[in-house]
Amino acid sequence: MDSGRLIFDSASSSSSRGPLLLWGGGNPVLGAVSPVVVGVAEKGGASKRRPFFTSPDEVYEEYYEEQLPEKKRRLTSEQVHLLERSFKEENKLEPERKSELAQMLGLQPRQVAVWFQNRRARWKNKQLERDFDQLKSSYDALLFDHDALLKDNHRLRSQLSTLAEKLEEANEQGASGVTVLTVDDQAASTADLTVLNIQQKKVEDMLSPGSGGSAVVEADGGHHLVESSRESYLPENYHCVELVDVVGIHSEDDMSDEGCSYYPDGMFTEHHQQEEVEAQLDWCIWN
DNA sequence: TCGGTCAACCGGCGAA
DNA sequence: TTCGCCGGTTGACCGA
Repeated sequence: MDSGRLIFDSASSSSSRGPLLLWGGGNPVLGAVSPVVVGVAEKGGASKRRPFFTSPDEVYEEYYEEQLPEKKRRLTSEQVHLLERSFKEENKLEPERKSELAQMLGLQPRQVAVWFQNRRARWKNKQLERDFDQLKSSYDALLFDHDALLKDNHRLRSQLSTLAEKLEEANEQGASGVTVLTVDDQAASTADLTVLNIQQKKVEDMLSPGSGGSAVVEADGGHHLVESSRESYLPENYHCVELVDVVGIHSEDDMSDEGCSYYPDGMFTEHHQQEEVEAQLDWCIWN
């Protein structure tokens, strides 16, 4: 476990942990270990440049000459390159591979293990950065969509207000046989707006000369119902209700589709009874 | 001089 | 108990 632990505290260092020499094999001085000093790698520029690794003899020569133990040095580019290649193959380090790499690189197995640990930590940080960037991109995209939806919502609400005013005006004009109801809160949704548009269209059709019998009517509880001879006016999942019996607008039952009642979700009643229609009014159309 | 990078260490934890 | 890994930290090095 302790293989590779540094054994010398720097004479000049204030660090409590500041061991500055790496040990390798036997040490003639200390008996058990010998320091392998790592020298300046490819960078440097310091006046005391030396090869990355120095033999113990040279180390002690210099050490005793200068009374200053070496400080930790960076690995050479060749060592890093080989370590990187090995890391790419497998980011975990088996004991055999550790020894092998250490021998190949002239490093202590402990150094190789430490390098892999640090490399994994760096990789993890990079991965976190990548994940963060990805999440941020997703967030930005969602934010953009959200803003667009908000604007759309605002636009539709404005449209809704305009339509409500028009409906109110149409109400006041008192179209014969038809009552146009006011807008309630339920009409705030986009789907409601769609129906409202349909209603507007129908009102316009109805008020125009030669309109063909479609009507917007007021049902109890402020619900809005569309009486239509053409289901195609309605959006998907919305169906036409014949309201003749309910509001007293009669149409000829010619046994065509116009005489049928259509309800959401596939509910279908042909030639309905008035009670039946009234019972369905609450959830029809605006549900 | 300062901030970033990197080798190395420490303490904790889990597996064998 | 040993061993290896991980997160956090330290200190040397280096470029701006």
